[in-house]
Amino acid sequence: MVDALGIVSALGVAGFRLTGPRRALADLIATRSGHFTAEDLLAESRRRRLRITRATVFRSLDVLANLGVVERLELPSGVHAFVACEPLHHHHVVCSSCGRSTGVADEGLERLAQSIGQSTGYRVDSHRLELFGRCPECQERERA
Amino acid sequence: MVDALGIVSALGVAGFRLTGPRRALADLIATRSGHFTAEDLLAESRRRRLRITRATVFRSLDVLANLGVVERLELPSGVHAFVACEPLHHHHVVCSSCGRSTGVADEGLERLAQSIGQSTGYRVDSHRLELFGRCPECQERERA
DNA sequence: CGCTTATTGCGACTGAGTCTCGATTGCCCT
DNA sequence: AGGGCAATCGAGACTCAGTCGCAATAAGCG
Repeated sequence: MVDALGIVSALGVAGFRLTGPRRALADLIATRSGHFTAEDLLAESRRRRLRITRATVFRSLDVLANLGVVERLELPSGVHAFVACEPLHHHHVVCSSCGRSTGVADEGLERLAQSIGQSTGYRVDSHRLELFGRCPECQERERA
Repeated sequence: MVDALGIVSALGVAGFRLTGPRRALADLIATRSGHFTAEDLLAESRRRRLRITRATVFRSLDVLANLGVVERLELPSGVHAFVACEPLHHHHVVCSSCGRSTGVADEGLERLAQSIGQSTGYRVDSHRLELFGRCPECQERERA
């Protein structure tokens, strides 16, 4: 869970203006427990009678993704989604049942990427890892 | 590099009909050295005056992706692309300069995924890893 | 050689994401 | 406190990848 203030201040520190729409979106993002799509935010903002347009949602998510405050990911279905995250983690485990997601400390992936670089001759400079499965709660619920 | 015959026979083995369009697409895919988009195939097929429609390209890529003959991937730019691959490898290193890609033998990623499962409590049942960098040739060329 | 049914072409459609441009509004400076 | 400028926003048209439904075609089987 990430709080709205953290998101807003990340924007501030990076030199972006703290506008109404951005604060509102930070709020919406902070209350999401799992991953969410741009449409989700848009729908929720309409529900709350906030006046935020599609373009603004996309533009803001773009900025936040660049800051590393949210991470862009593609679900197995092909749908694009986002998760709020601490800037340190760079990967996530996503629950394919409830959508909740958890940050993953980099347990040796960096090293793995390097060793793959070695064996293929590529100079690997970025990678993307997405894991999908069932979160503990959903496993429990399914047993019942 | 994968040959057209391999692709066609994979279709045959799986019980799909060996139609004209599918053979033609297998050909187009086999001549690609790097990754390619659906539009790439479509454009090339028009260039060669093959009569293949957009829908057919997408439908075929779908089938081939399910068979594991091609892998669907998302480039850092957000563009969807495909690479032909041996059914054994499940990941690729993609050259961000020339687009060529190389299959990666699973060097401990399976184990890594498991250990991440352990530490987060998730039952991880699928994952996706994409690596981006410069291939040996492009590194060479850039030095010059 | 015909039958059956998977597959194709066609063309309309959908929906995510982008773009342009005039109107706002943070924010800095004094 | 208030003025000015650039960043940002809203509105709405637009693009373009990918999908869909249906009638026509053609694999593959007997």
